[in-house]
Amino acid sequence: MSERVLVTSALPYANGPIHFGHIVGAYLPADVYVRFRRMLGDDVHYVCGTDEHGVAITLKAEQAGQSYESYVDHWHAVIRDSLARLGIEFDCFTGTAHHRNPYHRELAQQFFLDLQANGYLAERTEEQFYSERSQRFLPDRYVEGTCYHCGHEKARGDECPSCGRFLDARRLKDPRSTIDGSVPVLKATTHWYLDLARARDEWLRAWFESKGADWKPNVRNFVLGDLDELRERAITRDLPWGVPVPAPGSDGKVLYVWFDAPIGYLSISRQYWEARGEPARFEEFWKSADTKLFHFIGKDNITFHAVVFPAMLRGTGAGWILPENVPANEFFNLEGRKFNTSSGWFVPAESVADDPTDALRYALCTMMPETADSEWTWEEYRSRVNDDLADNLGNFATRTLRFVERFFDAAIPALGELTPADRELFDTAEAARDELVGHLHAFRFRQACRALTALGNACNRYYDQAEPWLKVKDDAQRPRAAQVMRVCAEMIGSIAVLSAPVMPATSATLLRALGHVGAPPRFDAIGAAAAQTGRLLPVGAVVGAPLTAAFPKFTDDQGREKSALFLKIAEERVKKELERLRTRADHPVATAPATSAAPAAAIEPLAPGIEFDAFAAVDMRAGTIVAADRHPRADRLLVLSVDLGFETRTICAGVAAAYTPDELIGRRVIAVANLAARKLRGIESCGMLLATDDAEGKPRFLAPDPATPNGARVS
RNA sequence: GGGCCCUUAGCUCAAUCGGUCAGAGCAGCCGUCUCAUACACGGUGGGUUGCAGGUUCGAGUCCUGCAGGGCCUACCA
Repeated sequence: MSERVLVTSALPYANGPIHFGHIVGAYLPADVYVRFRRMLGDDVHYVCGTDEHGVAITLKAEQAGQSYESYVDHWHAVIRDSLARLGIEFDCFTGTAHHRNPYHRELAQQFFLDLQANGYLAERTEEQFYSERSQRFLPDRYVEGTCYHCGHEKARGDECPSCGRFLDARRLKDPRSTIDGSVPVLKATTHWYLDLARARDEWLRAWFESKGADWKPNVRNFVLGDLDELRERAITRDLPWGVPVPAPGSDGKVLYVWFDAPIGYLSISRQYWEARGEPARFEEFWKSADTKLFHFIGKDNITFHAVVFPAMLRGTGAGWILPENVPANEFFNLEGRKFNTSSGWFVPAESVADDPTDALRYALCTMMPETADSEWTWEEYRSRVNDDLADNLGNFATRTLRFVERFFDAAIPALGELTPADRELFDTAEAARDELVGHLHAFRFRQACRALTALGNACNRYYDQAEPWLKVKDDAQRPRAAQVMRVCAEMIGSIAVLSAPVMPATSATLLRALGHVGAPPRFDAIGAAAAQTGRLLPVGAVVGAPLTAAFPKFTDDQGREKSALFLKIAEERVKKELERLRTRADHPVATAPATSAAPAAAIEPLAPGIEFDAFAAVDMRAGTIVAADRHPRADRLLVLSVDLGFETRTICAGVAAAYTPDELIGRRVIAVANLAARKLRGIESCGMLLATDDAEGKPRFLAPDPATPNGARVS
């Protein structure tokens, strides 16, 4: 009873590189699951691609002076290569941009029209800021002006950073575009909104409460909380890049990126089946009620895939299926901190360039953030590779095959009568198989790995207890040694089968070592009955197998050439990687990953140019902090007394995350001394201290040269 | 300040509805073996489950307070 299974991994945004956090959250588990279901004989279709629209991409491409197409092409290629490096194999990996996927535009527009026809869209015309200079409408957060509540001069269009109130951008005084610095004008524009509350009340809540009942608890709880706070969401924007809105008079409008992105799952799939000349398969997967659809995502995407996208799919009335499960993962950290590519806190490709893909895949699976946040540590990586792969599984294969080479002319002996011990080991293998299958069905990848290594333990125990190295030297007992080797060879086959989803290359290497030919064996090749009917290896002797010749070579301490399934990671390697990581984090800009065609992701865009007069108007002075206290009503603020030579004044600074009050006493700082005073949660701040953010995003003060007296002006 | 979550052996993590759940792996210690990358196998110490109370016949598992950590949010001129 094979099933039709449809799997998607979150579409990575074509605006920067991806790192282990993304891989372990949405791509590796999906890839493992897909390989697993294929081994079960299911009809599996696995879809992914890059998400290539949206404001962020538009702005970045413009800053880089590139066309939108070539900008997303660059990141599409970078991301595709990163995924390929980890052995992630999709049926199709294209994207949502029109030049890459001609089906996307039409399908996204059809979604819009269907939802509109079914009454899920509301249309409203409102005035919004427009930049004549850039010929574009400005999203609220790219407009800045004076707050109409508190008079703050640099309020953002969506909310005021000073008084904290949400703003109506149109009422800002002295508005400016933060993109091009021009003065925007108000212009009427029409937008469409998706009525999520209606979908929720009509059917979505009921659907989720039944369907989501056995989803991972972290996913279910999150969604249940979110269902109560659904608001309608705008699904269109004024932007030059994206899917054009299919409505009269909507020139210059596109579908909001969040709306068109998930439709990419469908359009990419359609593109694939069209190209293969089997267009009917597209709807077979996406519209058959018995297809099981799984969205693999990170936890930041839960609401979207469990609520919004289902609402869109069913809202069309077009018969699209809804997800069977959304096995979202939590977040993945690196050595105790969040991954942050731009500040150097990541695992660079060159650090793992020489490591086998399977070692990385296995280690990442054992660390997967299935129910809670988890982390990559180099020490843990070393332990997983050395303890589990090299010493347990790898060494079991090596000791068996080397033994066969030395004492049986490299011919795996024929299978004879099974002793109770033999039979018990076969049963253990079958039990391991059942466990692994159960775990993978339930998305428990860590436990699936555990089932595999547990079988390795059992195999090593069997080997030790059978003592073939003694029996092989005694003619009377030599047949028993032969049988033990045969059983161990069968176990290597079992390990190969169970490894296949997580470690496909290793699985193939092991099978080649055994001389296995033909299609890769499936789960039913495990167990005594399968062995006795020759499911995995011919019942008679197996001659001429490559044995350890198929394994990677290395040179041991004595300079002898040897082979092993997995090479070990030295302790020095861990130290070196930790050092490199810290060095990178201390000098993030200099060593940020080379992105040739595009600017480094996290460097803030340069502000619009100014004349000298504008700079000269800012009066900055050297000073010394003479007193420091926490702000009574703001966690992030410190209240500082700064000696500026001519006077000592009170300045509030948002540096509580980086400094304690005590350590700041006596610290030299540079202050903007002629800035208008402002009350910050009750305390007047007279000026501003200069700071830049460190690698962790914490503010760090700039200091004048020690020779500079307090009060000296910056020029 | 408001909201949400977390804190289990040195380390990384398990324990469905409160009832042999106080566990596993690694590290440590002792021992055995030599086929194998000194690999493996056997044995073993180790936790008043952050702290203090409470509910219950019975609580890592529920409630309250405290300490520490994280996320969202306000305060970063």
